[in-house]
Amino acid sequence: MKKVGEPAPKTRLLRAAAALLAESNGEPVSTRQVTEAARVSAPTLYHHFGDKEGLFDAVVAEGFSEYLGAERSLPTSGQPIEDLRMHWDNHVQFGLDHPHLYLVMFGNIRPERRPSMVASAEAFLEEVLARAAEASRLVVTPHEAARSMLAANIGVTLMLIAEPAAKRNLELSAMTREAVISAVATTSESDPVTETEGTPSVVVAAIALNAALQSSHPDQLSSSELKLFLEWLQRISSRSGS
Amino acid sequence: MKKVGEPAPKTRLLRAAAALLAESNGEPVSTRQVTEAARVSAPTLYHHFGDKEGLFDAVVAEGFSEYLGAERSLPTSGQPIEDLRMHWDNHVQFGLDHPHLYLVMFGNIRPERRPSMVASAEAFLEEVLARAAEASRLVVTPHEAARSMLAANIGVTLMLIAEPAAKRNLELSAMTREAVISAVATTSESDPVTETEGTPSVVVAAIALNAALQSSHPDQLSSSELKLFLEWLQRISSRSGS
DNA sequence: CACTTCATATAACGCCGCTATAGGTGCTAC
DNA sequence: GTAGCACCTATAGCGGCGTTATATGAAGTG
Repeated sequence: MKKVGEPAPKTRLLRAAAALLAESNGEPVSTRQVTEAARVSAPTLYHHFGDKEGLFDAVVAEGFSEYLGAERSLPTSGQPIEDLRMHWDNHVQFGLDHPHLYLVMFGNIRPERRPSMVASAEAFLEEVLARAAEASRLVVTPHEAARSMLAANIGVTLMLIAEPAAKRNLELSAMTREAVISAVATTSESDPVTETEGTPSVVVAAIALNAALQSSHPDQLSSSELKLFLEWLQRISSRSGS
Repeated sequence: MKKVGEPAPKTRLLRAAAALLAESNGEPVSTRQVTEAARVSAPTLYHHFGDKEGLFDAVVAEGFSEYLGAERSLPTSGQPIEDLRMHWDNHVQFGLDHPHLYLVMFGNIRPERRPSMVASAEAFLEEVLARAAEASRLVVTPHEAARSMLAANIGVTLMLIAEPAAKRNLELSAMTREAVISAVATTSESDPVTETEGTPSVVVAAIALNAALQSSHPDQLSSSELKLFLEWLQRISSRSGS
């Protein structure tokens, strides 16, 4: 057993690589930088990780298990749809917290040697969606829903990472999140798939009012009231059909 | 003026770089490969492009102008929403046709030095969406809508590129496309709100929704929520002129 | 102790991006 | 026509990179 005073070279390499990746702004990190920072010689790196890619794969795997751990430890609200929102937001937040790691994980996808992590993320999301499916809240299979949600989630996160932290607009995330969720699930408490009976005119009118409210805010409602009102309006508007 | 028999070295470099990038499966392309393929010596490359990055920026810029050209030359169907679908599909198709180019364009985004192309793509999409807005079909600003759509579009395309061509399921694209579009725009064909004047349209739409709700209660809202919702709706409907 | 096994180090190879320097090549001025 | 001048291209090489052949130490086992 090692004392904490001096971690093993393998650990030092991993930490140094992770730290350098996080610092060096997207530029590639050289093995020499890493071995120097870990106070270790080149062959040690190759002994433990095989090659540079192996080292950074390990870094990414560690980051990913941190991500998955965080995802798995999120509480279950009991409301599957609310859970979906939570996991979406958690994904985005992880990307913003570890931008360079995230870019390696989800941005630099090489076909063929596809990161198994993306598949794992998909599988995990599918689990959450399966719970929603059990509650009869899905209008597509959990597999399809997971892929669509993950794709949009990654796209949004990449876009947010790409722009300066100062002018990041998280509304992009919320808006896209609701879009995908409402296409994939029904938000109704009861009797999910009515679709046939509901009078379409309600939906049409709700959409119209929603649109009208975008350009002109009524002064009869306070801003907090308006916020909730719009949310409900959107719920009504997005009754899933097709 | 050069005959076509032997393009200028600059052109040869560009073509060689583009070809090598398309062939070499995601692995980096070396300047030596490029100069050799272009039958040119190293300093020529640096004379014309300054830098390896400059060369590949040029390749990407060419690919991007091909993309934008294709986008701009798409016919306008006259139906803004249908146009949105067309441009979405065109984006995905471009990514699948030029996967490696696409990954460099939209996958490897480096913060700071943000590819101006992503911004251009966003701007172009915003134009299309502005047309939809003029037809009163948007429920959010064209800017927000463009960002959300582009983010989802990129996410979907990256995911499709990442998986083997054989088992690609374009339904992922269609499904996500409809999700985002329906969140951003109304799909109703007829006169959502007559928009001709600013404020009255809100009142008109509110009255219409109120009327529709009398005959059919939406299941997206609980009864207590509905009660409050109707109350607010009435407040909006009874706005005294203005 | 001899022996194996693992972990680390020295020193070097070959490829890479890039450049200091210099040599054509074609145009304009006289 | 040739001197001057920009432009374009080539020879040769530097320093940094990923990687490895080889050797040395350290730790457990008979």
